[in-house]
Amino acid sequence: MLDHINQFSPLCQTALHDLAKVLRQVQLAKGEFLVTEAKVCNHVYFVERGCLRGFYNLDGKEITYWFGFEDSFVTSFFSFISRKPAVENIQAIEDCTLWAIGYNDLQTLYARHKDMERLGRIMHERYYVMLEERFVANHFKEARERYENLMSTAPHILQRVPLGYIASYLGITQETLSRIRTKV
Amino acid sequence: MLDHINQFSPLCQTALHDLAKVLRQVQLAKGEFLVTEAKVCNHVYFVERGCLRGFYNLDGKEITYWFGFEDSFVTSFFSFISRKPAVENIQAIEDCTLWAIGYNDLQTLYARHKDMERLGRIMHERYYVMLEERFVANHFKEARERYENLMSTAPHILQRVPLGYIASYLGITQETLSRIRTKV
DNA sequence: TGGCTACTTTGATATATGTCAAAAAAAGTG
DNA sequence: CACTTTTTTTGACATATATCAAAGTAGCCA
Repeated sequence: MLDHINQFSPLCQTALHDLAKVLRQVQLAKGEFLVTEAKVCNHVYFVERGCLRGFYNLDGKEITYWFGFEDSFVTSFFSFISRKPAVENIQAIEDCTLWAIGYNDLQTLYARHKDMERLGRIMHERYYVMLEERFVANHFKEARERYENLMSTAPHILQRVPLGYIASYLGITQETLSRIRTKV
Repeated sequence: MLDHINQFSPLCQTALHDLAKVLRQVQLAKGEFLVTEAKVCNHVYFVERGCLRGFYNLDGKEITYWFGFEDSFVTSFFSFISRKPAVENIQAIEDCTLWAIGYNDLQTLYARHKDMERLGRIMHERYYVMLEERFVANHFKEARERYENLMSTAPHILQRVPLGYIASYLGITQETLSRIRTKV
């Protein structure tokens, strides 16, 4: 697991050692919540196994905005950084194994190791490159185009995630997505 | 100008000094481009005066995704970080005065000063907190709700930016926005 | 194997928003 | 002030998608 973080952005031995000391393993069953709206999110998680989704509750609807798989970082970046209550939820789609780093521990690591500051910056950079790509993809006018774009860029999502979540990710209803699929 | 960056995230004297040496002033007339799609963006800019917009060309339409005003950082974060060609354009809505930092200079500053690494991280964090807020706001189902949300959270945009740009920012046509405004 | 639950598809109808076209209003410019 | 250019509003019509409702289909567990 530290191997993966190390590949993400190289850390010196002492930084790795300090990081290892504060990591805590978290097991999450399918359906359970990692982040809950209206609560401040105090951890960043690294996904070792499993699959999760982030969603907002808006107008009484669940809007899925993100799917996370193995070897990626997960948190309410918004809440974790701003220290304000999260506006979104993050839920396990499958049983998950995660590694958690607490907010204070991370700040201490940032202060102590330049390598960690760099890791933090790169983690953030990756995250919003993803946001950016998602934002662009969501602006195809027709739902069919957005679906086809998802099929070509992230087909693994379609195989592991129920249709209803994908529909809300694409900004359409499950019924519309179902109709699109029969036509494609 | 360095004052503003310093308020953003404090820098030690030597970091400020090194930063000052690599900053270059840029003047931009209304309508001119700061970032052009298909070209790699090699600078981060700080807005001293003026107002800009970022937009994508999608399906032959311009999709405005961002407005920037005084005292904020501007760049194609996507292109600047990934070193790939930008997929978006950034254009001056008014005459602008900016300060530019080159990619290599910034990497050198990151390597030399922990303060700068921190500034970079915070700049990125702010940027995607903004992306996140925008993403949430854009998911109100009705265009009227999105417009009212913009009115209450960023009324200054409505006063400085032409209606057509705001419409594309809200994901609707100019005609629809015009009709919404007469009803509100 | 049966039966329960979760997930997906199909059908009929309503509507918010887009599209195309033109007029009106506002803002620059000599 | 006249004149051009830019920006905003108004009108008529088309359509992609939502909504509500029901029927299939697949997965899972005793």
